[in-house]
Amino acid sequence: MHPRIVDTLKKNQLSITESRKKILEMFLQRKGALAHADIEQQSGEEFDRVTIYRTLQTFVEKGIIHSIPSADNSVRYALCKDDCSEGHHHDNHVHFMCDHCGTTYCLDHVSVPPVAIPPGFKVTQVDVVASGTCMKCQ
Amino acid sequence: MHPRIVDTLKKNQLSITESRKKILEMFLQRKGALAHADIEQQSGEEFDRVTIYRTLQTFVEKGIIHSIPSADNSVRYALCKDDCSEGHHHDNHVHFMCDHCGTTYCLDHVSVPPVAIPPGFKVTQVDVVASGTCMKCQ
DNA sequence: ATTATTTTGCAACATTGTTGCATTTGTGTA
DNA sequence: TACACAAATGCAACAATGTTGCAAAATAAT
Ligand SMILES: [Mn+2]
Ligand SMILES: [Mn+2]
Ligand SMILES: [Zn+2]
Ligand SMILES: [Zn+2]
Repeated sequence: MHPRIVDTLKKNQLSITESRKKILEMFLQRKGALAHADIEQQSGEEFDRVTIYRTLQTFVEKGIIHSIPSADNSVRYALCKDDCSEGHHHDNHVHFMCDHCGTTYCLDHVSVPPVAIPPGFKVTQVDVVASGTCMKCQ
Repeated sequence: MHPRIVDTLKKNQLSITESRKKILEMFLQRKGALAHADIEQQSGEEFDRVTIYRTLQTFVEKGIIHSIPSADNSVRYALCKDDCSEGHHHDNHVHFMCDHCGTTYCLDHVSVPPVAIPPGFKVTQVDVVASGTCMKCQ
């Protein structure tokens, strides 16, 4: 088991449970992002669907993972790398979603460019999602 | 009825049906974007849910509307303003989604900034979705 | 070890999306 | 205008996804 797992859960004042450990481990092992369905399949019916929903929700609230918008009604989640905390995410990086294999990448080193939103809007977050073909699918 | 409706449908080689006229009219009248649920409610059970799904799909394919990604599993759609056509969208503008009232705006005059995606990825589209509070909800 | 708290699984339900097919509607032509 | 053909719609049945309340189980605190 990845050493960061228990630390992360403790740091966020979450009790150490089997489902949280296992799901967090999936995120730590996996390079790309995970959708709810991915977790359900990979865990092989080990946990109830409801538990997965609640775990993902908890992780997002605590700033352990962040959600990535999509145009196909299937939100994905990925580990927060920055110093995100309860209610405050700072994942200002660009995401890439492969149209072919579906893999979603966090481009941690590509930060979201400044966007000139007209006055009147109070912007709290800007999501940038690029799509196309990834290196594995060329 | 909005004059552009029949023109648009003919131009795209679509037969002129009640549902297509009505749904296209909703997009022409409405400033913001529409989700499937919005259309279903506003049309008041006039059309079957399946018809709405199929109409939206057809409109996207023809380049009449474009979809806007979201982080809450509810894709929205808005009229294409540019010269989009069958299979080729060119809606390179930024979108804004209000966390309070849910309204999604097409910021037609704010174009998507260049993003430096690492080599290896072949980018075909970049979506930028800002969120926060709109002018009506301050 | 015992108690208190939190999390889980289950069931039941609601919402959302998909598919096949008969019926209806719209289009082109005589 | 009437007809034939093609296309779109509505319906039904189903699959997938998401939500809620609550008893049982697991975890944390004492
Ligand atoms: Mn990310
Ligand atoms: Mn738009
Ligand atoms: Zn790929
Ligand atoms: Zn608003």
